[in-house]
Amino acid sequence: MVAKDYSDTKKTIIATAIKEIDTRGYKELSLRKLADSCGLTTGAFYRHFSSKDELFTSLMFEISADFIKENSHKKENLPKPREELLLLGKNIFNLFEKQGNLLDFLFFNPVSMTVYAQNNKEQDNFPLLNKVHQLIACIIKDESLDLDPSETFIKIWAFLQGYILLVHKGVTEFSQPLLASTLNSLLIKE
Amino acid sequence: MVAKDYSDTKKTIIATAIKEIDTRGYKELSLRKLADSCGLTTGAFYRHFSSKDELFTSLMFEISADFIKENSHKKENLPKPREELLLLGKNIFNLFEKQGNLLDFLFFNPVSMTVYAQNNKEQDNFPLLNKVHQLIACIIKDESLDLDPSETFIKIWAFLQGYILLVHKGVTEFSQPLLASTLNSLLIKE
DNA sequence: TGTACATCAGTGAACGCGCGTTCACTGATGTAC
DNA sequence: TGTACATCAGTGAACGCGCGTTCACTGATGTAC
Repeated sequence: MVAKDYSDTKKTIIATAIKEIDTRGYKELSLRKLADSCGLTTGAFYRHFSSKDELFTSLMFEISADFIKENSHKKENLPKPREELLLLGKNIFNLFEKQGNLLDFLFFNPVSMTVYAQNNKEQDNFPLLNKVHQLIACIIKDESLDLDPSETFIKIWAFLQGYILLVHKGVTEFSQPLLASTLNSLLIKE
Repeated sequence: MVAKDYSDTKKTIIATAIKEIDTRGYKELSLRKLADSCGLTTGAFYRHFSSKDELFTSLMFEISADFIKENSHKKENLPKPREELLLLGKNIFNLFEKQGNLLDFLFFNPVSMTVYAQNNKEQDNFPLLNKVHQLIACIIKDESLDLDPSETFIKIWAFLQGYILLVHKGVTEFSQPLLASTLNSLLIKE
């Protein structure tokens, strides 16, 4: 589940970090604990990453790429973009029910906003973000909606982000109909 | 701008904390720095608050109550609920443009989610939250919309929260039309 | 009016902790001759 | 085949820091007689 051109130790660090974050939340992850869980020392960590931020950036990429890979569709039964977006949203929350800490990390870790802000579509820095961007653009085009793609993306991303936070912190429970009706509301001709 | 039944020192601590958070962000606020800015020591702080969390809870109340007070309308020219909600949203972002750190604190500080989750309408713990709740309920009733008030509140709150985060972190710039069109989309008969 | 005492906001140093990061060193492995 | 050397992942202790919180103590003020 990890990019192939990393050394074994680097793969171990990434995989262990993801596991630890999933179990305890990213705020609990210190480099000492992480190194310990890997059977390493903090010094060794710095052979593979130049800083904790760099690790976090790698983790975001890995988690997001894995998620997209697991949620890609075979060409023969590709759903319509609108359905695909809904399915993607639904699956984000499916992942959530079992791995809330992972989603919390993906959206709210200290470097996530930097990554989002820097995002270039061409560079494919953050696959999940690009996928959502793409799908929205497709929906608008296919259904000839009179919407601005960037603006619509912001609306949807903002809602998803806020909703994830509310669900993760236990303010409300996840509701699939609520998700569906919100996405549809935001993708209707004004 | 601070509740009256506090001692002068307690008022000073609250006012200074708000100012410091506004200037530097809540993550930079340590009790040492705060005490120092108040011309006090950390020991004195604990005469007035039992913990940093208690301070944060008080701050949330103060900021939120001030905001509602400043944005209340005279009875003679009370706008319609839908317009009032829009105006409230707009003013949240007005506050934002000059005091983004304050809004960041209000929505994302370590105790905020606890406060939101505990919220009882009767207790008026967090005035801003209650106001939004109220307005949504009014709109649905007045306009006879076929919407569930709690569900609609969650949608709007989630969007607001996510949008605040995106704007605060510099991922996007605030756009009033975007806010208005989103609120309207979420308050339309399905 | 003067003395003894209680109250309590505030002091300031310390406790105990965890953090990200650095660095001189080790020791296994591979290579060159 | 044996020796000298380079490489480099990994060690482990330390650096330097900031944090929330505690606590014995101070000293100004108000009260009682």
